[in-house]
Amino acid sequence: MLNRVILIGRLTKDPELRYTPSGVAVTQFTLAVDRPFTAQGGEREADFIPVVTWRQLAETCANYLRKGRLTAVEGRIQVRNYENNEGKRVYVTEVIADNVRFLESSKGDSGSAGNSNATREEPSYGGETRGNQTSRNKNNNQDPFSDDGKPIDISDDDLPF
Amino acid sequence: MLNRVILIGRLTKDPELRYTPSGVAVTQFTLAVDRPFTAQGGEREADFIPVVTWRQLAETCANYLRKGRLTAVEGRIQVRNYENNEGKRVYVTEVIADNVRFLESSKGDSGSAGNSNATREEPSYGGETRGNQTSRNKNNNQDPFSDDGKPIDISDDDLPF
Amino acid sequence: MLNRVILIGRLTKDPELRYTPSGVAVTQFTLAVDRPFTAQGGEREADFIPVVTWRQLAETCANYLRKGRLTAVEGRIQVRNYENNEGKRVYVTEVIADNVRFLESSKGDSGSAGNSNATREEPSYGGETRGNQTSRNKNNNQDPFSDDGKPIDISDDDLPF
Amino acid sequence: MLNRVILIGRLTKDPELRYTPSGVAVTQFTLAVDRPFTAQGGEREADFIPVVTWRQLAETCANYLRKGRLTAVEGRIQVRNYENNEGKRVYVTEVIADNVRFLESSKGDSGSAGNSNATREEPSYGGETRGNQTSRNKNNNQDPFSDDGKPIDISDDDLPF
DNA sequence: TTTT
DNA sequence: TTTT
Repeated sequence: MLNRVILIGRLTKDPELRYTPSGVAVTQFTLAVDRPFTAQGGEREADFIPVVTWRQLAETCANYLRKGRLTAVEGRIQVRNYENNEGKRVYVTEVIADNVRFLESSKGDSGSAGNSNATREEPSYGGETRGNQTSRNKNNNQDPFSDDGKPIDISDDDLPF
Repeated sequence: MLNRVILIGRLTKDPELRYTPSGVAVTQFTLAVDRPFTAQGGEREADFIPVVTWRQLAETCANYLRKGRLTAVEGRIQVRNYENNEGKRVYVTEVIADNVRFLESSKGDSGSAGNSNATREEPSYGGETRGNQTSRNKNNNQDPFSDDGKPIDISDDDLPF
Repeated sequence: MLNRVILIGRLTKDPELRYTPSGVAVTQFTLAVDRPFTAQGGEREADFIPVVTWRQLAETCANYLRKGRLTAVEGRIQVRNYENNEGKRVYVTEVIADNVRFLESSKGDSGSAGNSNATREEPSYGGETRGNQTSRNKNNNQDPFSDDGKPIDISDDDLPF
Repeated sequence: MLNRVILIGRLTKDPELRYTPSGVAVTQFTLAVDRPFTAQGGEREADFIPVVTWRQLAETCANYLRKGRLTAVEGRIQVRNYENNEGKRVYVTEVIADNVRFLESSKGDSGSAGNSNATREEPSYGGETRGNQTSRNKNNNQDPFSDDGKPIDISDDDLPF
């Protein structure tokens, strides 16, 4: 019914841009989100949360985000599952972002912080897209973002909109 | 830095209440959160998102939540990881809730919907707790919520606050 | 940069549907959002928060929402200001909703709770719209939602998208 | 039932720290939150949203926030109302923050961005407080944050927790 | 392994 | 496998 996530954290690496067979851009990165820490000290802890963006927003993220940059992300939690090589069901939880804010400009850059214009995605609630998406959950047992070194395998069925 | 999740969905099962060795209550349940669906039809899809509550809120959830009930949850995403039997690192993503709203009263009950008083958790930012928590991430390679049928194994180190 | 609000509450009255001169639908209602209350008792308190929806979502809300219904709203805070009859600047704070969830079906109705399909708005980031919107903040000194009993006065300049 | 707001914006001025008669700290500031803007250009627009913090968080905000700083705020919408000098009821909408993140360090400072430790407020759900709060809504017809240049007038009844 |  |  309602599924909303807002995160502020830092990229653990540069973002990775890929394309589906039909040419739709997908960018993936991981945000390190520090947990609130204690006055008494103790080591810093963080959650490492995978984020996925699609289409125009994916291109913008690939262009402007870099490892270490402070970034705000708005989106929803998606839980995918697929069968791995040993026939075991694996669950993958990601944040599908529809809004990304660049809170730090590039270090030696002219751009001023906080003014980045990662545009909110324009969802197209097209019928075929949803048809595909439905079928994906039944047929698609490959994880498009696993880095097992295999050929890129992002299906158009993974399109979230 | 900031990590906020808000979900509205239905319990896929009755919640499960357990206790850590030191007697702290932990309740776990899964929310089925329907994705916005298309006008053109197509099957309904949902994300199945695991939720964890602690202490007083855990007791309240165990008492009042039941399979199928519409429920709102506020919390943060936590990514735990542990080593499984085959020595492989497994990642578990859960929503640690600090606020739960019961949007449906029990069917044949007197209680009126929306008035449930799941109290917001009182976080105790105690030093030892955090010390334990830190050590957990290094030592604790068991998943307290895996349902492998083994004896309950929730460590006090899993306390999130 | 980022402006996100999520509310769950009950309508204080039936929603009011109006149209701008150019025929764009606008629906306004107020949500009573109970504050978390104390175990020790004390009277119940609530915040009464005005909500505005536009276009298709406005029509859906006008059709399905009624006084007293439990409702979830997602949107952003907007602060408008206008000059009143005495030449004093008045500030109006509203939540502009882009997602509304009907958590209760109509009492004697067949519809099942939580399945209402208030569709997420399709924002059109058109240039003229924004041009108008900019000019609105300078010229438009009438509150379209004030209930001073005067003729309806919703300008197309009030369009938020 | 549920009332959650997350904002990222910049302070329009330095924050203002005051104390209630009984010595509780209250800090108020306004966030300028840019609306998402159009590719076609057009002037920049923003919402100016008043934020209130209490107790320890108020002190921290007063110490570390300054005009222009990029800041993230988590909290809830509160609508107060009071009778003004002309006997007219005035509504004031503010965000009561329970979490503030400093996204920019002081310009010439040693502190690194994003590591500020604005601690999450420790709500004390005391009975008297709520009793007072209830009575406030009936009796207190002064706006503690109006800048009419009059003597500071923050009642302990304004405590939100 | 999933809810209405 | 992790960021400052």
